[in-house]
Amino acid sequence: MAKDITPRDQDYARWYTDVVTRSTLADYSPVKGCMVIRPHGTALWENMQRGLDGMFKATGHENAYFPLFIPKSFLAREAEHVEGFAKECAIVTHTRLKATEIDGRRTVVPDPDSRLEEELIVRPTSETIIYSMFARWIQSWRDLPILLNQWANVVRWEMRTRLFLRTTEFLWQEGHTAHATHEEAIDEARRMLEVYRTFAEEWLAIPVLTGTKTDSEKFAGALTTYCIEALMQDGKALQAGTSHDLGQNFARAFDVKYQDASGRWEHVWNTSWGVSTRLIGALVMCHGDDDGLVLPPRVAPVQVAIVPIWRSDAQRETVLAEGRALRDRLAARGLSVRLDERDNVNPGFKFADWELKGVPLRLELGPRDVESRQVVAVSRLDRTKTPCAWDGLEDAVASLLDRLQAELLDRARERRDAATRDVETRDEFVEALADGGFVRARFVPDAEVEAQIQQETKATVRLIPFDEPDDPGPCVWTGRPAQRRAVFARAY
RNA sequence: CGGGGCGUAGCGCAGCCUGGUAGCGCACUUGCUUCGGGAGCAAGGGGUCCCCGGUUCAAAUCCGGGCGCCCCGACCA
Repeated sequence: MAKDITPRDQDYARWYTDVVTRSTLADYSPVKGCMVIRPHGTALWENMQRGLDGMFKATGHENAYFPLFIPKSFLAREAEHVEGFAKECAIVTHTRLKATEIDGRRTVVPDPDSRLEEELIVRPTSETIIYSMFARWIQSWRDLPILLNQWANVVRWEMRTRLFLRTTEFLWQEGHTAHATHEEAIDEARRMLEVYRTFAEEWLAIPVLTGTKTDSEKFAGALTTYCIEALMQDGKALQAGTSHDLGQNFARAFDVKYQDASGRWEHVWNTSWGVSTRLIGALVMCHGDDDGLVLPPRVAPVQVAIVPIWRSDAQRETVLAEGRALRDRLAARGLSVRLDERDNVNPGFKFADWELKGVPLRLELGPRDVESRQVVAVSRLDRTKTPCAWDGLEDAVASLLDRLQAELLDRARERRDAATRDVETRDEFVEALADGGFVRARFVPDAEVEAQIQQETKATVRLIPFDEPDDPGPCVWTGRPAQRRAVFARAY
């Protein structure tokens, strides 16, 4: 059916790579571990940015931009933070190149005379540089809260990379806030996690679990990490966004203090939260099929593709003229619509091509349709065909897109729920984890036990769900008395 | 960093074992016919065979060294 795409059940990893590259979301770059995000992928990311940015603004945040380079000494100030990131940092040591010859070949080398006195780290995340600035900006309780976000690229020198899911350089947003009290910071971290949940479900149609990371999975330097966690079609979990209660760890390290109403100096309470281009990977793996991408209408760069069909030149002219008129009407309604006027490929090719690119709705327009003043709308989800009259087409298309958006979430939720199991015994636990999906089991968080579980099952605690009623019983691994269940899975 | 695989036209590959004019499919260009599920025919264009060195009359092919990429694990969003 789909040329050049490995079917999911044959090789899921290869399917993923095929879909990402063939649908022209991204391509490999000359630099190992990096990728080029192509126009289709960039348009998708821009749509996601637009949605998130609006939600950040609506919750009182402002955008700012902090430098790519961080003084080496900054990273060292917060002990846990250094430890978390030291192993994956790119370091700038020189500021100039020098032309030279090595073995008779012209090349360039770092100019030894340009060695930096203090080396610079390419940001793996920006806590240190941002909070160093907060220290300059905050004096009084009246300066709080500070609610900032930045859209940026970051670099983490990962050993193993995968397009969108884990690349050496990636795009993301990182929110950074400072508050007068811990309660307020926790509220902020929880509120932004809720923004992520809403965005994932309502925009990306990806159902997510929300909860708390265990200490061994939390962000280096945080008191608590909250996360949204999604399940991919192969049964592996994907951390789709995190929000951190940083406590006063960075405030102490960077001396970020304010004077409260009674004149006492206090350290501020910080939060940080981020989602990245990894969400594109989540979108691909959550909704895609063997024909390619399936994009939710709300973020699809192209929401509607009109494919004209003709035999004779005369038909071609008529069909194209009507196609342009329909396109303009839909565009006037605010929809992103393309009329595929290419005459070097036939309609069948165009169908497959727009499906590959994930366009949610295709409108087929042929001589027969012109005759009866209608188009045939075809859903990307299941190829359901719905004839739509030209009269009122805007409403019909809008409601088909709305339904598609909803169906996509429903389908993903059903898949997720079907792949979620409660288990009671260790045997069930091990077996369920091998099958894939979310496995809910009573657990007493403990780093050593988690390491052992990971060793033996390749799975990790994905999160401890929020707001669950107590469910006391023996810990699935140790038998120790546990109050609650944790969600386990093998993860990306 | 360990294990596996691969570097030959834009993409996917064959050729290598057994050295002798560099090939196939797709894509591309031109023309004609097609067009409601990835069109057909005809003619064409396109290559430092990853790099360096060696053996040889002759290397994509044999030998040595290097580099790169992908996939699977350990680390991570």
